[in-house]
Amino acid sequence: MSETDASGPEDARLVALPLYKRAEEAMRARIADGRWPPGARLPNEPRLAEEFGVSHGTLRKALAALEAQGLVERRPGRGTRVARTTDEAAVYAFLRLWDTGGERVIPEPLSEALAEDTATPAEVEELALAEPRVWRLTRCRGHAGRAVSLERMVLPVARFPELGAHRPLPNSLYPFYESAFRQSVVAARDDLTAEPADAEAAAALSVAEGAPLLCAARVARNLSGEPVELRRSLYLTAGIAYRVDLSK
Amino acid sequence: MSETDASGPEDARLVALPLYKRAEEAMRARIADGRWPPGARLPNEPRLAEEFGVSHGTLRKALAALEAQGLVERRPGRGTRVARTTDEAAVYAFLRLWDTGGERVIPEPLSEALAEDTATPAEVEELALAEPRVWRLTRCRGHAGRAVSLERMVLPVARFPELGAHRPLPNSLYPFYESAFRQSVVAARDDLTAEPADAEAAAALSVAEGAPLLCAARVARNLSGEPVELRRSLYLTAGIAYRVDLSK
DNA sequence: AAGTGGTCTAGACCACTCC
DNA sequence: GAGTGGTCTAGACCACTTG
Repeated sequence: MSETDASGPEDARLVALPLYKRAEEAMRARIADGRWPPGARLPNEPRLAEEFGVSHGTLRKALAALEAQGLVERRPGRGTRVARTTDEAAVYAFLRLWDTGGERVIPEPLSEALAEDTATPAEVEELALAEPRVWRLTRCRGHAGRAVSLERMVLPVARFPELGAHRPLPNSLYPFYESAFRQSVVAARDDLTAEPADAEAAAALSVAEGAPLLCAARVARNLSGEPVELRRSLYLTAGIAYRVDLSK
Repeated sequence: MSETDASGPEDARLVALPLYKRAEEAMRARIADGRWPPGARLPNEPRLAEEFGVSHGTLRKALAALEAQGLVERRPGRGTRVARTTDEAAVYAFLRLWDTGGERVIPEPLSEALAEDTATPAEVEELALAEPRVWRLTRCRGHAGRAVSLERMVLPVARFPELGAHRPLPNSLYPFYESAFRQSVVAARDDLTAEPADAEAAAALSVAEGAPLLCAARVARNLSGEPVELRRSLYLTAGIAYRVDLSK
């Protein structure tokens, strides 16, 4: 009852995990820690099934879950690969702007400023920083001939060591984070509010001070759930909206 | 080559649908048209498999898809039922307000006004109306002692025949739509913008005219994709935010 | 105890991709 | 033609709920 009874109260949940879930978590861990980097090809299904000691069907259930989460891409005849964060994928998942005509809006960079700084206590906590050095990136982007967004990003210097060497930064940042710093963003949370334009935003977006702007305060996270980027975007929602699809 | 070749170019897509997808669509249709109303218990898996002429595993794959979409609820030992739109489910899926303390915000009704009216041409199109009579429901809701939202709903009289008989309306409208009018909302699209408060909103929310408000313009749809409700919510985002979770 | 859904297996066959 | 993922089956066994 001491050594043989392995199902103690602590690991009862782990023992109870079904095989397909264990295989899924094992593969997710390989992607998260870089053993299977973006673009890497996975062994084929029979090999994976043998490796994890499960049947074909069970292994496929685990892979289906990873595919549904956008972590791997599967194609008949071609195999299974770890999904790269492409421009298209990043825009699709993380840029929610649409114009009144029903077309997606992808603003183009107008200006950017980058500086190293010390994080505020709130930023240290939100980014779970061991070391308070951060980059502050401010970017203004435009669409259809006018400035529509002013974005202020905060990035840990520890995760993005030589960010200043890559300027000007590409329009789509998340694919760049992945390819240049091995920092993949797979999830984000936006808290949306309406805010009056401050002096800097009013100047950048050519509106009066106090004009209503849509503010999106974001925490972007990697596969391990660690915060990678803070972002505060101010949008001039004239002919543009932040679109959210809700469903059961 | 004439009658035997059933795979003509028109129905090639239909013929190619895998069995699990066909079973899924067949069951979805039964839910959508009311043959399996909310709360109804489905036949057990062996019966359904036999009815659709597929194996246990194939039938389960179809049911798993419906469960993932929130259309059915399954419990070991209890069976499979068509999901009801409960208050909890509706709040979880369609009310995205959180306070700065990280708690969900569920505003309480302060006042409501209901009137029958003729839809504007834009509303006729957005609601796909055959007949332009609509209800206009205006509701003010509050939280923590102050008014935080002013909502204007537009509902087709044809779908909600005796809406006026149910006043005062319950706080959570979507479960009420389902139980009182058999109108289930399973998806919605919110277009978010920042707007200056007009005179009515300023009075209702106790802010100055022109103060920034978060505006959510919504189209809510049923299982068949038909528009059921238009809604324009104005939120006073002081200590409150509209939260959006994004992921690959 | 009976009935339900949940897991897992072993194997067959198909469609697609690439050489 | 060889290799890949996608579909489908038949059956076994388990865990949970209800009477």
